[in-house]
Amino acid sequence: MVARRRVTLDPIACCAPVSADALDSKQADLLAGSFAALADPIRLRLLSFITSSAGEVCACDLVEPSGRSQPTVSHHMKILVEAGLVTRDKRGLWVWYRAVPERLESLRAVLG
Amino acid sequence: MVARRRVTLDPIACCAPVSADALDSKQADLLAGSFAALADPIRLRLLSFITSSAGEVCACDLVEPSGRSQPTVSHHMKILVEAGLVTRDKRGLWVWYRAVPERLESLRAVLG
DNA sequence: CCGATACATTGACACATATCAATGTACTTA
DNA sequence: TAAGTACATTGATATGTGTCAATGTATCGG
Repeated sequence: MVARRRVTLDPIACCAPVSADALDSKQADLLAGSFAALADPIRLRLLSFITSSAGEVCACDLVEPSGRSQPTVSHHMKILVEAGLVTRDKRGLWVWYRAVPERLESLRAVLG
Repeated sequence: MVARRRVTLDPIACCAPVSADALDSKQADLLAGSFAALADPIRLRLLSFITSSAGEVCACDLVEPSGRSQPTVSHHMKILVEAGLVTRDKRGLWVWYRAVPERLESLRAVLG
């Protein structure tokens, strides 16, 4: 028997725009977590490296331009992945990241 | 002689979308600061109280629904004001807040 | 297997932030 | 001008976060 996915709250697509009805606590927690992923300059730059390349980016190409150590970059990428803003794909020794435009679009929608 | 405003970097309208060219460090710092203002659930709720009311909201009407103390709400509102997301207007004993839709729109633009 | 490579995790530290009680400040009114 | 009200600031504390050196883990080539 195949394990059945639990219904989980989408951390981004949970909420109407803030300009509509006031958020409840649970929605606010989820959204704050998503915005927190964008609240660090290194993560914003890592994300922009990926989104501006219109394809995949290798983790090995993120360390040097970010100016941070390899473990630090790995830490930040994990946060971006867990926020659903990028996907991670390990092939052989390398890890490839892709942006998730729908997530960015969802966050935009919340702001409008 | 009237004091002349220094030209300051707009913390939000500084940047092209992250999907275009990669951000430089300075742009990333400014943007991260703006998103950090949205990275707290209490602030998101305070902001949504204001944006969903389509007009002014008195500070006195923010404390109870937020579930936080008056100094804590004052602290968070200061952060929202400094991020440019709301304006503050003191009239008599009361302080009135308004949303700044153009700022939210600017942040949206960065995400797309 | 063995060494090398790419990335993740751990542990430790410095620093930032959320919170509230106590207190300060500005304004109104009697 | 004295007392009351609305909000801000201070000071203290607990928790969260960014950072890197050291180490762990998975994969590939020989």
